[in-house]
Amino acid sequence: MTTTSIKKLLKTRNLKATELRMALLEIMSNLGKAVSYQEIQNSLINFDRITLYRTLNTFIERGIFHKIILEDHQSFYALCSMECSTEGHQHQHVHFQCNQCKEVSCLETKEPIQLAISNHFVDDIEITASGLCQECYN
Amino acid sequence: MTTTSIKKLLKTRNLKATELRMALLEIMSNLGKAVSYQEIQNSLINFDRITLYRTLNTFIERGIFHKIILEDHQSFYALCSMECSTEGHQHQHVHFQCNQCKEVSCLETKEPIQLAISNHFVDDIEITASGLCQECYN
DNA sequence: AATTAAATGCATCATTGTTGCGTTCTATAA
DNA sequence: TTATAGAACGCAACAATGATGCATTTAATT
Repeated sequence: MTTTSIKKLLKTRNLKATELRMALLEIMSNLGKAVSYQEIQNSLINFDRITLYRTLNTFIERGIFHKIILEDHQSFYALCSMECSTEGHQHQHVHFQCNQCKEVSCLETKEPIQLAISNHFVDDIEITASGLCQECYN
Repeated sequence: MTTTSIKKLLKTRNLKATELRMALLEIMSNLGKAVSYQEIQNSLINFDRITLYRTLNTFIERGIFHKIILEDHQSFYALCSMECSTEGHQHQHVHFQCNQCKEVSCLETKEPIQLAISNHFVDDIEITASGLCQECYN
């Protein structure tokens, strides 16, 4: 993502283009994968913890990032797809963590994920899978 | 669960029948649902925070409890089914949280949950659904 | 009743989440 | 270009949870 397109994105979500927001979006689009909170912290220089915390929440609210919570309470963040907006998130994917390299990725599913549970109205489904990713499997 | 059967369970897992363990198992079997960490804390009297923390981890290790982590980083704990042991967990269910009453339940699935992702070796799948439970739906 | 390994309870520390509030800065309009 | 308003930041402060070390206590066995 170019600086210009990052600024545009922020504008569409009614957010000011501040230093941290720019840096954060640059990091995330460069890495192109789900990134742990730790990794985000380590990639940033000279930042305020609370501001980062609020920025992440703001990005989630506005449909720019989504958050992935894994078993061990680690938070991962990933860029949303184009369909997400201020109105809400529109994800249709599975979160996968490799047990070996620990990388987390968002895997799109071809068909909508459906789950019928008798006597329950299912609104949202989160699927987290673990195993071995392509690199570690070979 | 009777006191005797609780003691038996602990014995099969090579655990001593201490006060907190007995109290914790009694609470969980009485409630018969997934219970939040907060609720567990509130149900106990005169306990040590660290001991509870270690007891929960021990129970998870030995296949007595399993842990459910939800979006907002809240931890829920639930009794395992008979199939779980010191050797490992054998769950075949979906975790469901009602958006209204906030209760969390384990819903068994009739068929094994399967998920094929190309080029990935899938070892474990966690499914968390949210919506409305039977009571709140009607 | 004695013994021993397990479990507890306390101190201590790190991380993360959360809110309030005064200050600073971005985006807009004059 | 500058003034302005509201958004965002940065700091203080606090709570909750996770985690480890170690001396003491306790459960289960001999």
